[in-house]
Amino acid sequence: MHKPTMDDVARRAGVSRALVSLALRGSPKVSERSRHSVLQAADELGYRPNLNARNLASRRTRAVGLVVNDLHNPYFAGIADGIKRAADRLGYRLLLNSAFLDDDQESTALDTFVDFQVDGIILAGSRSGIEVIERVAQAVPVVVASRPLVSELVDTVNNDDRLGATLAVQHLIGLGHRHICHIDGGTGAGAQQRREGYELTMAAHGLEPHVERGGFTEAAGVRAAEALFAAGRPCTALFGGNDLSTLGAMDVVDGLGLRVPADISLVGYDNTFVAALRHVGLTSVDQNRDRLGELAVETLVERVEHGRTTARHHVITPTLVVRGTTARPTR
Amino acid sequence: MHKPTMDDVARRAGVSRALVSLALRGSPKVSERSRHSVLQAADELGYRPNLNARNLASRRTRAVGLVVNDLHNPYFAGIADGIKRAADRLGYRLLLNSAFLDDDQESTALDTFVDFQVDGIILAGSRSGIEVIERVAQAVPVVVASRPLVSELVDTVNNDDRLGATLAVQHLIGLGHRHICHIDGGTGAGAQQRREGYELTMAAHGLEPHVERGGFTEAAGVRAAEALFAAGRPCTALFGGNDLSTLGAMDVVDGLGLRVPADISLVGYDNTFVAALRHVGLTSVDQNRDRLGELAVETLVERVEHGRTTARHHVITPTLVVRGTTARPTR
DNA sequence: CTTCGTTGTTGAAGCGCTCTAATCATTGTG
DNA sequence: CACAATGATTAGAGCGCTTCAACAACGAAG
Repeated sequence: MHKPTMDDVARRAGVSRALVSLALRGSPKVSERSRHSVLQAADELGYRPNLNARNLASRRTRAVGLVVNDLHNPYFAGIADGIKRAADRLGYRLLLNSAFLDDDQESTALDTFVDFQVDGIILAGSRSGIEVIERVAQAVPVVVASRPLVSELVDTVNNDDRLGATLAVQHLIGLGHRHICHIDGGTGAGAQQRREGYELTMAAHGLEPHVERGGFTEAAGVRAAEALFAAGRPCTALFGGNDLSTLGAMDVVDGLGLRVPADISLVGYDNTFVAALRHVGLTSVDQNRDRLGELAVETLVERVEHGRTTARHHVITPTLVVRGTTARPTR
Repeated sequence: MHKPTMDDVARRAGVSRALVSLALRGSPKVSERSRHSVLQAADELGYRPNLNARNLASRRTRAVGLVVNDLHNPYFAGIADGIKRAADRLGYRLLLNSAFLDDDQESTALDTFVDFQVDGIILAGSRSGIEVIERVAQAVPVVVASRPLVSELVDTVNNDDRLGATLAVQHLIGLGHRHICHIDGGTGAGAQQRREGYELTMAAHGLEPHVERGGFTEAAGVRAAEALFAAGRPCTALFGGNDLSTLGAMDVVDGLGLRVPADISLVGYDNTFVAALRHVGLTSVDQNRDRLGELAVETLVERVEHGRTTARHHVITPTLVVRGTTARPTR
């Protein structure tokens, strides 16, 4: 009463196991007759190949592992969509794992994929140390998405975070804001570049920057905004490290009875579906995460299949999506 | 220049491969001396066990596969948290997969897990036909979460969707609403029970129900709400199939210039983080998804490890979280 | 001293598949 | 009609691990 194996199929079809293996994988050197009887036998038995055995023997899995930093962040769902689509198209199985916001878990997730011998790993929004990533990259091709990383061992695909931040700040300045504060993404992926874009643009316009330490979660946004207001910062506009933290800040703003955008303008980053809700209507920077995901897979597969060894660093251009949370300051 | 195998470790430690295997898995019948030299050798070589080989040989993976229906729905992130925590605690690896809202992909994801020989599968918010699920359950234990399913082959863990809907509707009736419409979850998991809860409660109060066909995505909520208003339905309150679709409906309401809750009250289901945003403040039914996730793993493990064969059907009690989108009707 | 259990260790037989090299069957060529 | 060439098939050696029966070593007990 055990699961049928390839030998069972072979016996039933009256051929050798080797031929079954070839037939099931669609080799051209199998006669039409044999192919038919093999497929039929497999079907009748309800045969399903054991992936562990197959992967072990072939030393290949045709699978790519995706590790996202935070399943709660809708941004990652978007990037996963692109990745899934590209993986399907290129004939790779997609395995998912979440770091659940925890660096150790991220590392564990990576190890699991390595141990499973996946052909490649995509790391989305990682926060691990570069040495952790490079160690993994020694064993299997890695592409890091949504995090600028300088390394000769891993490929990266990113939107231009600095430019994205610049777009956001320029938009606010164009509206007439002078007191623009930034709740940054802390140690989150890409946070530094966004912060730099903010600071540079502020400086370029002769404005005083103020950065409040934040993070990429809603809770972090809440904390940062509370600190900001507790300190009595005179901001007329707030640029957040990502949508989630900006929503957290919006929560605090709402709680204080301030009106958005009348009293304070808000800009997020990632253009997640929550930002797009009319009820929220958060102005946000769009990374084109769909394309980002696709690019990640393509870059990976290129390395896996064509044995490229020099790192590639793709950068795509973000755009600003203006919605209702930004307006000219009233004063 | 290949990856070190167990043989390499054995050679370096001066013991047999069998002993390395035992030592690495912490068998008590290994001397302190051997254990030490094995661990040291493994460490020095940077040895990592090949999971494919291990799983093949042991016919066990110590992994549970989780298939979620829609990565974009924050509800699933919540349930995944609970599952992850419980899996960690019980010593199981968690593999994730998304159906990307597509029934075929859900089936593919299931098959992948079966082919990988995972020890058990958790299906969250599935929409597949019961026959698909039962076929899978023949090969490996399955627990279906967040979807009432009558089957002797699979376990289920659910909140009481009917009660949840009842709580929502009673709340609205208590506020004085008479014209309460329901945008249902279509073929989504649990949608039927919620619809029934709505209908029964309406009937119990002598009120006329109106159900608009919806779905579990934001887009579905938008479509349904548009249809509702286009038909000129006189609703003073709207109960949605889940948060996402209710947010879609809210979007339409906002677009029409109606005020929430002054002109119309809104209740969602799932109590996702978006509902909790002060800016949104959506009254919603909480499933206690964290507990649900934990329960799913516990139920699964109980079957895997203690060989239970009769199905268990856990039901937990939902609660209503009242926020700002519900108020007495003004007329 | 033998005998017996203990404790620690190992050889070897798989797990279910892939893949190379060898074999067999068939056809075409000189 | 021998021989090469081509096409289809198969035996068998792994892939890297687990597991089990067997075995060595060594006091304790008879």
